[in-house]
Amino acid sequence: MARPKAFDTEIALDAAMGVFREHGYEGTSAEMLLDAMKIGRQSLYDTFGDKWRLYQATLRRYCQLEGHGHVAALRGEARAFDGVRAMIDRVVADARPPCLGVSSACEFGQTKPELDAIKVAADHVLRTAMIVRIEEAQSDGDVSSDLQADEIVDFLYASFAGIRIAARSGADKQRLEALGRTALRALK
Amino acid sequence: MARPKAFDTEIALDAAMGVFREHGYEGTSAEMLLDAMKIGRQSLYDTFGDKWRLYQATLRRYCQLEGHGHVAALRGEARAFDGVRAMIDRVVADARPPCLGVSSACEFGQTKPELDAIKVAADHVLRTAMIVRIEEAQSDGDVSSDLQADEIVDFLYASFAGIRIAARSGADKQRLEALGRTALRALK
DNA sequence: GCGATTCTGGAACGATCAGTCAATATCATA
DNA sequence: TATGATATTGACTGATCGTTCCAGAATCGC
Repeated sequence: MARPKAFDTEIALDAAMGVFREHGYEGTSAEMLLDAMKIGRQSLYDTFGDKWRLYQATLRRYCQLEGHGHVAALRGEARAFDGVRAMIDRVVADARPPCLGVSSACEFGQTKPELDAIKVAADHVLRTAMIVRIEEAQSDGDVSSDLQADEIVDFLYASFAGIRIAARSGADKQRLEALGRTALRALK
Repeated sequence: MARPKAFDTEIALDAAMGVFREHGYEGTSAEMLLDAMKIGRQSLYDTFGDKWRLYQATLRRYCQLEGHGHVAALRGEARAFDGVRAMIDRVVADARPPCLGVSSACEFGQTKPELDAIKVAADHVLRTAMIVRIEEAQSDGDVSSDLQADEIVDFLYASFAGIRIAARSGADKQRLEALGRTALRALK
């Protein structure tokens, strides 16, 4: 029995995410957020708490969306190795918009336990999904058994970060694709 | 015929670099810089112009130091492939302190031509040195000739960024070493 | 000694920061 | 339609931002 919100919380959150991805936490002002989210100041503070909690919420959502995308790509192919390749291709194809995970790691390192907790949770889900398919690819003979699946996950994470930073530094599609190919090569 | 500077410009610059590496540009305040550099406010503005030009100066210096370090490692081994390995090992061993190159790419992307110019210049020097040794390693048979040297350079850059972000995210020495090993593996 | 320059420290600048408050508007329900 | 609860709006807060200005002490070459 009250006035309903005139805006969609998730849409506003996505808009905020866009700003944080582009400018980082410190580089983003409340006004930039309001402009992008198209809501009033009070609505922001009522709905999301404050800038820091909003940032956490965007990171949480980003990790969810990104995690789902990765898992979908990973499982979308019959052959496990093709799933891994699809995941890499997805990163390559979508490398232009800055990654909030990389950005937050860069900006805060491990100084914020709240952020670490979000990432640990996201990592857990994705990592287990990746390990399953990597071990499958190993028994298919597509990925070397010299490597531990866990190490490969770390390597792929690092490769994703590298690809995204390359994109952020101006690497064109062709170069990004080469990076993806070379990373995949390490698994053979 | 005047009072000489009471502080060493390079030492002050290194101190500023440390702060920028840890907190980024936006996350660093003038007071943090003064504390770290141990100079007065006026000295900072007289000597370095303003915060932005100081940041550029630190990035320039960082690229120089880092470039020299890489080239030295690269050339410090008789066998070219060992030089490449030494360069990777160097990054792995020194991955804990945040990288200003990665950080600035993350924070600003390509929005600041001044920063791009600094990086382009640094890239030119290092890239040519790397290509020489990579091609040498290829003719030694240590690096696959399926890959173009230029692509390998890009891949190594991306691997360095990935390793540094992994370190920033809390990866321990063992994991970082595994990343280095796996990256090197892609070149075989 | 002198003149030139730099260092130190603090005060102050306007601008912008994140966040708050009070008034107004708009809905759901009774 | 009246009531109560929530949303919106815009002005406002104190703090901090980067930067400048100023005054006085210090230190050099001459």
